[in-house]
Amino acid sequence: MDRKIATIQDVARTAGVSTATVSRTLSKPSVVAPATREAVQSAIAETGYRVNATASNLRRQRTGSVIVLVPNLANPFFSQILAGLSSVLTPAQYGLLVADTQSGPDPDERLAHYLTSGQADGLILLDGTLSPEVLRTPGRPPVVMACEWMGSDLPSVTVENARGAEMAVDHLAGLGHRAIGHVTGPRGNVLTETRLEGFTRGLAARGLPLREDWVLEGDFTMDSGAAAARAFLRMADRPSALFLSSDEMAVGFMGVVQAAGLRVPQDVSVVGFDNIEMAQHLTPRLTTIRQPRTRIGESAAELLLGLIDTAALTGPSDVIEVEFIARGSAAPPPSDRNLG
Amino acid sequence: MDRKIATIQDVARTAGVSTATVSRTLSKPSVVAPATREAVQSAIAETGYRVNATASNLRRQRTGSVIVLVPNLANPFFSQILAGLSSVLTPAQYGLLVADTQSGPDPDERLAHYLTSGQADGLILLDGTLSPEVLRTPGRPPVVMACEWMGSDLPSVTVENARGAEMAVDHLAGLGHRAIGHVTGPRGNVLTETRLEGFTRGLAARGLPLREDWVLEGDFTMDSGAAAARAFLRMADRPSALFLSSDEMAVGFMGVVQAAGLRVPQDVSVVGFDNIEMAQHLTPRLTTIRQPRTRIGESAAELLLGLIDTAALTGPSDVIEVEFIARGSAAPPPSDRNLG
DNA sequence: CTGAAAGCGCTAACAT
DNA sequence: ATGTTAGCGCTTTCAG
Repeated sequence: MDRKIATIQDVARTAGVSTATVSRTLSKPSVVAPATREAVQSAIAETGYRVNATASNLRRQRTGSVIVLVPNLANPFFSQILAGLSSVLTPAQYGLLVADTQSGPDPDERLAHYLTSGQADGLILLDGTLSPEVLRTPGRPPVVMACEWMGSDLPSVTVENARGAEMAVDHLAGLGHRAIGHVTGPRGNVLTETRLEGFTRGLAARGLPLREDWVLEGDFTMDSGAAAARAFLRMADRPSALFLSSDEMAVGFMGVVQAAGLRVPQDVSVVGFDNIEMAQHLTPRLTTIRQPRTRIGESAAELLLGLIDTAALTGPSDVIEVEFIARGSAAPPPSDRNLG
Repeated sequence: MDRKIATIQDVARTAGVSTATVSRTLSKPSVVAPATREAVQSAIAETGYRVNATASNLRRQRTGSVIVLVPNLANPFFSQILAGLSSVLTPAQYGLLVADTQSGPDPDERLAHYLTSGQADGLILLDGTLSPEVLRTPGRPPVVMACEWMGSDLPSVTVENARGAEMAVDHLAGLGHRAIGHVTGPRGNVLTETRLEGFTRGLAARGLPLREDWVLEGDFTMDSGAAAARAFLRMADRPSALFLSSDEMAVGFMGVVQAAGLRVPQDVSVVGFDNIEMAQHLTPRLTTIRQPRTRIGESAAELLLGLIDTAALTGPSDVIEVEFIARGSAAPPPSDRNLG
């Protein structure tokens, strides 16, 4: 019973047909006669045959899988994107190979490796720090960026980062804040820069000043948000509200600020970016910008499948909308309440 | 320049040797003469040759990849495990295919599919709810469980869940608590049951009563922790401390309880399980049990590679130690302070 | 130390 | 509607 795994030959033999017929029964059942089709199917059932994907792929000159290059797999930020990718690739019969770019020494080299390794029919890059030149590989598979990447004309899925930042400023300004600070991601990062740009534009639109000393650099982590809070607490002249470029930083920020005896939002208003699950469980609940990460993954996978199907290296891009979510961490500034 | 991708034939031709020699140069360089070796190497460089993994795999009767079955990819719980897996599989030249079990209709069928699909040299299961019978597939690849699974003798990587729960109780009892409640995960889940068992044992060891009405059912999510908090608030006779089976639930719990005006730990002590990154950024910082998830992934990958290398279906298992982390969310009960 | 040759299991022309 | 056949690109005996 548990002999070796059956091959297409075994099925052909037991069904009394040729291997071609077995293959056809599997791929285009309509072109084989009903009688033979049934014979083949029962032979398949009898032998427990499963097609050998490797052989099939070799013959068809494809791999049946897609590689997603993640900068840092340990970062939960990416899990929802992976879920989105998986939800469209699996039904389309593609495997999802994940690779961590930054675990090795040279991320660019890793990218080059996967680009030329022929291990996948397409790549999805979540890492915006890779150098564009690597993509000049001849005969490379199609690539979709699932994040912003300056100076690249690859098909991509991006989020309205600048607009989200503007919405945050707008909300705070609408509440009466005129002294608004910002905690950025790491400088040079595309998300950082686009959100900073939106922040700046939002201030300008409301005629508010951009105070350089109120713009603190973080790196999207809770730790850096906590550090920003300590810097904030040391300021002689503090902003009444802060927009932080990630919810994680907002969590770290609020933790330190509350530990120091300040109240959010009574003493300082806080707006984050992302709408991580935790945002609605904090005290106070975090006002933030939602970016639908599952959607990012789905869209990236759809774009890539489009490229693969049409054997193209370029194609449409997609921009994912963000949504402002007002919760309890932003309120009118203290001065307004005093006046009231 | 950007002709088609070079094959081993092209390299053989430009180097003036046979394909066998090219293959040997790549796999066992020591057995080819230095002169030929160099000729082959420069031919490889010249042609930009990359071995076709599919063809190689077909010939060698392997796939070069490992499938990890994740119950829910969107759950960030798994991202660190994936990082651990990747960090050992990648250097070992194995691809990491991820598949979401619960996205489709029938998880068991998905497992059966991957077990027989021949798409991987081994499987890693993170889903403890799959039925053991599926594993009776003849000719299946080796499987490692990276979570507890009742009634299975597969090689596995498990965490000292019961012991972690005992440590939590012990800490609370040591602080003077005699009224300790528990919020479980979903009943039937192995993590839930083992932690509940540890909780019960811990109480017994300290001679404390197990009050059924102080044991609330959750499902590991923040939402369920919040729900547990509402139930807690409605209690006429409340425990002075709670051990929650996940940090997420502790976050949800503390949010609601604090919003209701109770102070943690002054009015109620809280201990979680996991040590998620956020634990140290909460106010107060969360006392919890650390389970090293990256280590779980690394260990699972190592065990699986061992099985693959020895062509075995059974092998050693690994138990990962947990660590108690005392922070600010647990303190002596109010009664003790009154007495003090 | 190197080459010739036989497939791995499958698919897709091309015949019939 | 079905069978025959020629590989996909590679590794690995087996000879030399």
